[in-house]
Amino acid sequence: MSNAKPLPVIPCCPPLTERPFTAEEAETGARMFKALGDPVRLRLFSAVASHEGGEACVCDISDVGVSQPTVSHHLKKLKEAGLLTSERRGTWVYYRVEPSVLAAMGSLLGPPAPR
Amino acid sequence: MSNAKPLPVIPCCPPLTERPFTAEEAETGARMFKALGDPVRLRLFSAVASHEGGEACVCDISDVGVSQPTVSHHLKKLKEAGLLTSERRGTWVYYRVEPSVLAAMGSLLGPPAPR
DNA sequence: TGCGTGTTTCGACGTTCGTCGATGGGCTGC
DNA sequence: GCAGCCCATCGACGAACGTCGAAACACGCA
Repeated sequence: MSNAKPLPVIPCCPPLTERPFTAEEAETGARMFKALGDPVRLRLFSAVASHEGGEACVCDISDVGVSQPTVSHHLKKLKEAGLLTSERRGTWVYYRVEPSVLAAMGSLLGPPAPR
Repeated sequence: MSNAKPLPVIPCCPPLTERPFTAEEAETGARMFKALGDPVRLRLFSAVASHEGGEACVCDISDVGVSQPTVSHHLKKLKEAGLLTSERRGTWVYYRVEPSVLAAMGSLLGPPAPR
């Protein structure tokens, strides 16, 4: 896995309720939503996101009811979508949530985050 | 089909970063994400959400580069996912964003920070 | 009543997706 | 070096998806 595909993903779109999305914005935004649009991937992402420090070893989250090749396949999809990053540390591979992702999706849905 | 499917959709899940999703929560949540995981649907949803009063006639938003049957098909999918509701007013059919949806997805992504 | 317009449904096609078993590559420890 | 574990890739299969044209339905108006 020397280098996967970085994918320019996340500097995404305006809030959904601001303006109708252009074709380009929709293409980019839909990639993120589609990545989370599978139950297994959503569970994996949630497992990583809720794990200590926002990162988790594959062995800790692979109990989602599908075979391990399938888990690896979905993690790859999440990585390609720019939602996760992976890092090998010795024997194990750790997946980590890209922090900007949640912020981007949050601002996409809600108001400009008055906060 | 006379009766659409109401679908129990939106009283969805805890924040993604709180706890690993259960299979059931993931199934429910993924339905929403999957519905927005298509560029055409995302554009349609954004068009409705950003329209005056949160509702729009089909004729106002059907300019997304696909045929009208396809537009109707995607709107039906969004309705089945519980993201939109439809109402016929005379000749035209108006689609409206289910308000709880954005709140649910916002709380799903962001911190508890309700508002 | 009948026509025209707006919207949905139907049937079909090619493509993409999710899943698996088998295999390969990397690292640790004996 | 060799055995063993963890993870990724490969190849294949069935199912679901997105798209279209044609046809059907719903409504308003003359």
